[in-house]
Amino acid sequence: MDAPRKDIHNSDIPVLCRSCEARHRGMCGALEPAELVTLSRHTRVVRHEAGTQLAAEATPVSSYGNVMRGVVKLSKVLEDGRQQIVGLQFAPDFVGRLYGDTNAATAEAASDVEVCRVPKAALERLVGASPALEHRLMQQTLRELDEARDWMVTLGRKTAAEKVASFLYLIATHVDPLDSAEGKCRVFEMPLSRGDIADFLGLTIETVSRQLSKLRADKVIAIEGIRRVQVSSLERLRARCG
Amino acid sequence: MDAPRKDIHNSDIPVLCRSCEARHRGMCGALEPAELVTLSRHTRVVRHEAGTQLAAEATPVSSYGNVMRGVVKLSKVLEDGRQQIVGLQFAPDFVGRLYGDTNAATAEAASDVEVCRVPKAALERLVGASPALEHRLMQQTLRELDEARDWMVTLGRKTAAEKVASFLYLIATHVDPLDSAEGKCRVFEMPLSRGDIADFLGLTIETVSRQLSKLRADKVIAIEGIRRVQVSSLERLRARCG
DNA sequence: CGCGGTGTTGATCGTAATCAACGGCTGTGG
DNA sequence: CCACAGCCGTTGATTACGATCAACACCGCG
Repeated sequence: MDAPRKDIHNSDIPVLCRSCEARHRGMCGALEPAELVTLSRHTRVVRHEAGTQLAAEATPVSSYGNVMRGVVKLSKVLEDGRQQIVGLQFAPDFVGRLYGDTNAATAEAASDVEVCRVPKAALERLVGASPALEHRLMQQTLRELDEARDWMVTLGRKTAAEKVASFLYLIATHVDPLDSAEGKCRVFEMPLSRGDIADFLGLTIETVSRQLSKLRADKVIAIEGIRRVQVSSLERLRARCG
Repeated sequence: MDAPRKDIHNSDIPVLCRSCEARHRGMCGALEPAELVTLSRHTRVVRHEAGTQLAAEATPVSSYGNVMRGVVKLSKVLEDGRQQIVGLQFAPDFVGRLYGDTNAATAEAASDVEVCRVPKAALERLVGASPALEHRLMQQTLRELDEARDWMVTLGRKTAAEKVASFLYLIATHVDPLDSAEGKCRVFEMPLSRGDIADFLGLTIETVSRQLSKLRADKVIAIEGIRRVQVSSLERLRARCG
């Protein structure tokens, strides 16, 4: 906004940020080059192998993050161990409960993941100084709330078959496809294990496996290897989502 | 923040707003007296009888609101009519999807309700001008997201008995009790019908009724008339939430 | 080679849905 | 005034869907 900033050259954007998706569709799109420089002094790109934990439920929040690659799952557990996945974050989603002092959910890498880590204090300082950034984060929070509510319908009112179809539809429309074979046919790498899918859908592993087999028998999907999924027609899949 | 505002007298607060809860715990607490005056020129308190609709899913958003009395339920339906309640709003909650062009859910009065209605344009103008207001709304949105995720665990992983106990616990801790008989014993007016409860929990009316009867038989609750509920011990109720 | 981890498939069981009957309350009209 | 319909809630009988228990296939790995 300030006039002197206008002539700052693009090359003043931190190297790390230049090709980062968060700068386009994510949180960092709300930042001025100078703010980006300030922020990037505190950030670090961190890799996490599938299955490793980024943050544990009920522990203090130390940092926030932006998903750059892969899928992060947010889950909650009951005392007796029953588990429910309450959110999936794809690039370039923001991860973490802004202003929270303890994590409301566990965050784990569902697939291999790269996250751009930001210390809590640094981000909160920047958010306080930049209404545009808070606005951007508000937009993402609102979208997450919409998604959570959509999923409540799936959890509460759909059959096992509809749940699995809804899940595949969600993944097919959120992860980037492998070879874009066009013709409405999408092939992708499933980022979640059967156990994760079950925990996301409120089902058991066995039921998920059976429903996937049924979809395969009905030629709605094809499964190559164990993780490679081909959806022949998104429309036919969507028709099974209830 | 501006010095000249400091000496504005309390009596400059609009009459309507003086005793309103939203000014303390709700959205309006983020506003300066002058902003409150501006906003109040556009607001109107509207009463809705139980069962009437405030906004319909998939229709354009015309206004936002603040719940002043009663309970508003947000619900979504599948094409075949299956319904799921995705949120309950109590005083002084904000109602409406900020920045949304169409309503993501239907909003209905669960009980008799009073809502302070704000036209969409007026509120968005004020939000754009007041980062403090957006910040306050962000806080509420984050809280709603937390609640939605908590409820996903209930929907996905709890038994019918645990679901009903969780629901009663939620209500008992959110509506204002009738006669505060103290001694940990809470009496309140159930704002939802059995059908609503079923739609909130992803169960059938019959199952809800049976579980309530069981809780009554086990002396965890007492039901007087049809809507008056007495929880003898919040602790014992909580122990049944899973 | 055996082992643990992951996923599939089959057999049986149990919880909640469905189908059905009935009780209480309210409002309406003879 | 009472008869009756309509709505809401409760309770009982039966059914069905998904959970549980169990066996096995596949794969990478020591």
